[in-house]
Amino acid sequence: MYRSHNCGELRSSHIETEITLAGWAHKTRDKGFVVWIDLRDRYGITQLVFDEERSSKALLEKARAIGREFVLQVKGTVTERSSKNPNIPTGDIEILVSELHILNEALLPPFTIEDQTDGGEDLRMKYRYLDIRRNPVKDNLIFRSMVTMEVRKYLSGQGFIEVETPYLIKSTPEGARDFVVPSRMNQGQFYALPQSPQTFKQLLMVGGMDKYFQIVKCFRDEDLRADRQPEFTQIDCEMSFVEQEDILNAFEGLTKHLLKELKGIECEDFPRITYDEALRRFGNDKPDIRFGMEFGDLNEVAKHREFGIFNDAEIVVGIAVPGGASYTRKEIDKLVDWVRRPQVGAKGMVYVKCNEDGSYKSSVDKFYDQEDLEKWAEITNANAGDLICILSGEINATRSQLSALRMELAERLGLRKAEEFAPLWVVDFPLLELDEESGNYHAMHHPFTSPKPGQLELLDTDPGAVRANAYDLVLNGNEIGGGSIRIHDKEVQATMFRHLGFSPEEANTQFGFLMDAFQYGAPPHGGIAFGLDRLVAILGGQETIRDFIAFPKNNSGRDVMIDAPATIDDAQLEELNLKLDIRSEE
RNA sequence: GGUCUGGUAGUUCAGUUGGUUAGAAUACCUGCCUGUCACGCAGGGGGUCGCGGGUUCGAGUCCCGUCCAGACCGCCA
Repeated sequence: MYRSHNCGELRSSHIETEITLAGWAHKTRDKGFVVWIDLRDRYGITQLVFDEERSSKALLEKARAIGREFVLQVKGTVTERSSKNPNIPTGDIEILVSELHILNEALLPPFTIEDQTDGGEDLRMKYRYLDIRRNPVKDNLIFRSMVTMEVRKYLSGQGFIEVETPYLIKSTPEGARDFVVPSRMNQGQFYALPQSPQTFKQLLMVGGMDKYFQIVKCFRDEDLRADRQPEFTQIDCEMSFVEQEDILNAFEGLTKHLLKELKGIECEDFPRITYDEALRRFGNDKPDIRFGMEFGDLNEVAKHREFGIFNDAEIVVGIAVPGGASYTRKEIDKLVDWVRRPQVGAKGMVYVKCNEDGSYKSSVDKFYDQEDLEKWAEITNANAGDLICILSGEINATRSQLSALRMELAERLGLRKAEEFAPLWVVDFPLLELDEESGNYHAMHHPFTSPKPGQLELLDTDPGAVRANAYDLVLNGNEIGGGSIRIHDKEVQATMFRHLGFSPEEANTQFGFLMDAFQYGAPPHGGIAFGLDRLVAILGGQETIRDFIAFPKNNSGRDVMIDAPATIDDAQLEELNLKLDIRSEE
């Protein structure tokens, strides 16, 4: 038996008990006459004590030689500390050690194993197994486990069955790039790793499973972000004989359950707004509604003067920044520079200071009088002391620029509070989206999404206007879930593929199995998928998912710990009958 | 594919206008210390300034290229 207790559980009630502990030497404090070692494991820290009076000379010397992160086993007696530490749960006691065994020595770690480590991102990833010993990462992984446990508990309680679907499937051109895996037994052919188990869960509905879920890895070969990894985990769900309303209710239930069990927060029913409304009010289809600063449409009240920039714009829209009237000219210039950065892309910004005395001072005083500016303040809900920031131009670009500014300012003003949660549903997404480059429409959600009833005909006349039975669950400005009511009719599905530019042959080659299945009695069905990594990170009060994943990839999609991806040897290539043709750039 | 920021001791960083032997903190090592818990005190070791080239009497510092890392845009049905 390696241990009788863990390093986080001993209290003063254990005093005089003989115990055995095992763990890592977190830190040694050598005071000469006495040596303390903090022994650490997943559960906490317990102080070991060796001193001249009570310990043998040999034992004291052995304790002195213990280095950071040595793995130790100790036998000893729980004793009361003469000076207690109220900061840790085990702070009333210490272990007077009688036997000290070094189970394994350790090299000096390249960064300190502390909550506030001195290690940079790169090093932490290279030695991720050491990073995981630190509380912040360890606690995140434990939190993630609690989330998945609650998900399983709740969905199982609602009658959902967890079914595994294959990872080696077929590549399809729609959507993200696939990761591909060459087949040895079928030379020249490739599997693809699933971007999501979409078609399989639909086939499970055809198979009569009725309510399915799976906590499942998905793979997309696209560039990474703080909230995006090439392999990520979805809570994937599908239900039969349901309408959109049923899905929203079912998964609002799940989300409320998670907020209650994990954060102790009881939520009101989630607001539901349409995609169009989200864009109008927030310039964004995943609005953060923890704070105001809603868009004010100034088209009606800003185009009657000689200010050409506004007059020529498709849209003139502003937001009120609380307390912004006190910004100096320099600070405002910096804001203007910020929106003009290529990443945001605005041409410029008009501003109005709402002075405490009720007057207005703007960057366009030459063109507009106080009465005009007062109207703008009214529309943007600006109060005395606020700053109105106004952008104008092409409608989509301008909205997205102002949305970026809104999020940035809210962040700077501390309005995006980590422990506040504001979920909402965004519904009535467009079915199709115009690809500006190719001029073709592609599915905004995916090609299996059903159009709103009666809108199928619109596909021929005005494809961009067709709305879908599609919905997103948004939490604090992040899309954490998205889904739709699916097409379950072969003809409708074939029509969709046709509108997405598939020839009947292509549609058949790629998705024939699905359309075949629809002919054998496919029930009406729909579902949703949550991004587990994002959900866990947001519930944990963070927006970067990396520290909620045990072994994440870096910005370039590399695992710097195992150094993957890597080349494979010639014998492997030969077995696969593959030849590399890495062209040098000319 | 693009924009921005960074790369100097084990680690996190500073390094002025291009100018003496490149510093601090922390970690590490040695010694001291009668209750530490961010222990304290004294001393010590530790550098391919990412890499390559250029400008210059002289480059950590300026220029060009390149690699790596991070954030973002494109991309992510």
